[in-house]
Amino acid sequence: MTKGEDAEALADHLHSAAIHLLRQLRKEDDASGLSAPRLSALSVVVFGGPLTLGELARAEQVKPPTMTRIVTGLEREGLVKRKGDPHDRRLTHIEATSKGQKVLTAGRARRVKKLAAAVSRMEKEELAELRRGVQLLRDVVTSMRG
Amino acid sequence: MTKGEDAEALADHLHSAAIHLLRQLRKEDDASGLSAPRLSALSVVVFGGPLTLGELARAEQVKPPTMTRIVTGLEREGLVKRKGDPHDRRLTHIEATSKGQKVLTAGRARRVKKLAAAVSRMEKEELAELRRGVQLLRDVVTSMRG
DNA sequence: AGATATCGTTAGCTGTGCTAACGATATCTC
DNA sequence: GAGATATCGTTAGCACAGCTAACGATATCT
Repeated sequence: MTKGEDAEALADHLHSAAIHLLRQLRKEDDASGLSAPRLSALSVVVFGGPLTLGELARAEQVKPPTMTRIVTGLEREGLVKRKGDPHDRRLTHIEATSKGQKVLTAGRARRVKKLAAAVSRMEKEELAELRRGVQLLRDVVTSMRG
Repeated sequence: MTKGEDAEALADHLHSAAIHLLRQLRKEDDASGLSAPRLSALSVVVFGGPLTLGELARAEQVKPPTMTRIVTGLEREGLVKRKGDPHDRRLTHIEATSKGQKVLTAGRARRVKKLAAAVSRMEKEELAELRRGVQLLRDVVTSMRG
């Protein structure tokens, strides 16, 4: 196998694995009534503290109009709150409600449970390798953004 | 960090990485005018030979009505053809056109190019680790489906 | 003060995913 | 064989995500 074919196969496998992984995880996430983009945005808000809508859009690699609707959906569910900025009234700060934190935690628990079931069959060393691979994957994705 | 928190973090990172990876790759795939689901379905048809709409829907983990529209889109672009079955006229067989094969190949090349750029900055050993991680990821996803 | 830039929203488009319901065809049962 | 039942793909109708273009409100620069 040449180096080129190797990279091609890696790209293909990565693409396919990502698609199918998300489809599987979405089934669990559905139990919380939240779509993947909403869950992802909520996660950023919960762990990344309050931030403006534009910052959130950039963090999620999405255009502002898309984020407006995601936030509107989250707000309607009572998971997030919009707050005006006293110093710059064009800005809208988004922060998580306590319900939002609870829902996110519950969703994580569900996902972890499913993933844990799949992972429990792995050898300890394989698990470490997977963890390492995920870390590298994150680096790759980050470098693609730059 | 406890073992539980560790698994939780891994699940979260995987989830997030998969979402962001797909968003990045979709930008390249857009150049071919094909969305991720269409590209994925086309890939199955090209490499998996002719198959019925229902089989394709199952392979892509999607309900038949969804696949009907994906195939309709692909057919309108001339990438795929519907063929009736002489023995069972309820069935519709889907097969790739030569244009479909070309477009898929071109899309792969684009994706690989982008991924290769991100990966070329990695050490040779890191690349091997990533490859190993992707293999494990595929195993995990497969075991989740079962 | 007036021009310019920035932020978030609205409007309108395409596409993906679902369920429910339907027509056409096969198959099973009597 | 005829009628009930099952299967396959499609259509209709809903919710959501993604985009661009255009706008109003507010800040900032000249």
